[in-house]
Amino acid sequence: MSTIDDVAKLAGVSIASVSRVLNSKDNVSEKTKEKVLRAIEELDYKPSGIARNLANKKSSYNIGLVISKRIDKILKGNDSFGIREFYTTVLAGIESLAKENNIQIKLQTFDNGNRKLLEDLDGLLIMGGDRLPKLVENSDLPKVLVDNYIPALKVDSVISNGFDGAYYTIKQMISRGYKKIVHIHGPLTYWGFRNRFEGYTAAMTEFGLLPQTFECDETPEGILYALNLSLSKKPNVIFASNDVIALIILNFLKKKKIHVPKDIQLIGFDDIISSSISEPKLSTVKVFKFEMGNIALNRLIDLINEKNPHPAMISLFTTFIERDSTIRAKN
Amino acid sequence: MSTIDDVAKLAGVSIASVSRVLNSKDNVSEKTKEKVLRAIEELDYKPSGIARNLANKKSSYNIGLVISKRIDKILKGNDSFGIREFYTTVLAGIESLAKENNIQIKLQTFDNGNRKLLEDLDGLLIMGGDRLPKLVENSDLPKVLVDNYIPALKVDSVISNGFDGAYYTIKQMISRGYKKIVHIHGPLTYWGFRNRFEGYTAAMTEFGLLPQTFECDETPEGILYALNLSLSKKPNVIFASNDVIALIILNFLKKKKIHVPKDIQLIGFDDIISSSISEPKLSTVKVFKFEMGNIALNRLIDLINEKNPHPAMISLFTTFIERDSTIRAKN
DNA sequence: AATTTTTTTGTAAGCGCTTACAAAATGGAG
DNA sequence: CTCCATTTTGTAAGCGCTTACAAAAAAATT
Repeated sequence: MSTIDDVAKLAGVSIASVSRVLNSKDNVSEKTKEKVLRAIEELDYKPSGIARNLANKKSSYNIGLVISKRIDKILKGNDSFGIREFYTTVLAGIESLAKENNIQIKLQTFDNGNRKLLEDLDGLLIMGGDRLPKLVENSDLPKVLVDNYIPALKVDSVISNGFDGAYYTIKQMISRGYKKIVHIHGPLTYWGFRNRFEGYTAAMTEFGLLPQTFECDETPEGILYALNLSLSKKPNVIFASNDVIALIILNFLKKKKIHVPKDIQLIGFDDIISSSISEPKLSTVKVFKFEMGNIALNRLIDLINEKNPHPAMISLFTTFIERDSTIRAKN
Repeated sequence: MSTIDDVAKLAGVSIASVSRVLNSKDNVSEKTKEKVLRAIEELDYKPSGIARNLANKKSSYNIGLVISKRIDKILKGNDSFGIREFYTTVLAGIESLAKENNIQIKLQTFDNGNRKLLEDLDGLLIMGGDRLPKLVENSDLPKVLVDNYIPALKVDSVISNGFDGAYYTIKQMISRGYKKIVHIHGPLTYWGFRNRFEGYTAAMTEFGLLPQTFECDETPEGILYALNLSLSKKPNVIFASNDVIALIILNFLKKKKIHVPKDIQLIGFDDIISSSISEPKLSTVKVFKFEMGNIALNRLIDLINEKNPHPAMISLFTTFIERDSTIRAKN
């Protein structure tokens, strides 16, 4: 890799001049400008973003965190404990890295039609929402979707590997001899749910078992409705799309005097804190939320610096955390 | 924002000492270590990642490229033109980044049971093969699988998004009105094939069409056998696992006087060079091989530096490249 | 207590870039 | 051709960190 010094030497000028043409300052003569450009060309020189940033200390990145109205409300409000916790942890991951790199983060909600807001940003981190507001979608700023993936758009995203997480967990349960496993899931328009759904389905199908899935919105009523339907299948195991849903199910099950895990085992997804303090404690598939935020910002910085700019989806491994809502295999 | 100097001043030591405890070197006395930690705590100091990167730039790594016997033979030999090209392009991506960062790459083949070979390496890049040799699997060096994914192992990997690539391509063909689309694929034990297979299946199923899939090994005979079977379905479109298979199919089709694309359309995957010089030129889904190598090495460097160490799968977007083996939609 | 060995510490030189500031070159005006 | 204003250039000092290397302190040996 050639540096600014190499360019300067080859062009026969000082590094200051090279820097000037690099930053298109006006106080450079045509002659040196050309010499420098030729040298840059010849060496195929790319300035180091890292060094540039260090030197530019005063103004580092300015990145926008785009949040859907719904999540914004949740973050500010006091209910939806679980979802709120999920997102705050992701945010913590983002902020921790942001601090290290002296990055400013500006919050804005989805419905904000004001294009001025995008003006002096270097990149966008996008959380929540099934789709992007046109304004954001059309902006040519580097963007990264966090905990979301929209296949039709070729936008970078960071998600958790819901497929494998669900697949291996279900497989585990099947290998323990439980075959009547049902799945209660949120709307499949949201990639996260769909992904887990598919993992569940794949595992069941692989063992010749019929997938039994029940969709619900994320309200208690909706969940109760789906739960009642699913109960008619006399399941051994209920696998829920996420911990929030699982925890609500747990409550209903208690009310119905159905014992967890003796009568029915229950598995969530996400590993929010509440799932480790419920009674019984919820077995779940852990999503690495902090790491997710962290890696999302990291990827965005790469994109801003045009490092590995080819769009990619980054999918983080999950881990099954067995607590007390399932019956541990003896051995 | 506090810097290392602030910490040093507050702790009453030199910045070198601060740096040492930051990087947990062993040659720091307990006393200064504590002073420094206290100062860090008090200032809520986070080291600047940018500065760190800059300073760390000079370090050079020693990374091993682990290759299966099969690929090794292909790379050295003169046949298997397509596969060879695929891997050499990936290699080019790896090498290009390696050069930039002053990284040594040592080649070794899979069957090599000599653990000495792993000795002074900092990390492993692994290409080809359905599974890892035990020696490699058990090594606790950071590893990245290139163009491969082994779900059961939580090992980082970089792959192309075969699912979406296949899915959107097939969807496109369906939307043009072709419904008899068959898939001729290589062994599904290899994740790359399986992934594309699933994308194909998902698209077909979504439109209520019956997936028609035919497995083959990658030999001309095996391919011919699968092709003949598939032909009995009178397909409009044949979608092959990769360009190599597609190109062989193209040849057989020519021999059979079946005209491509008039009688049957043909789609490959990978976009190897040969597919752009065949007659007719092959429509295909482009895999970004160079970028794949590039990003794989990049990820490995991150892992070595314990940056974003949580294991992840990175999946690169693909692009449908329409040439002459399909009939372009008019408009 | 003097000497050697080992451990701990600090100094200073980068990493690749930007940018004051001063020096040199250029160009008009007299 | 001189003198001064203007433009262009180069020098050098950082940005915040790591790390050889040397110096100082502590521990072990005589």
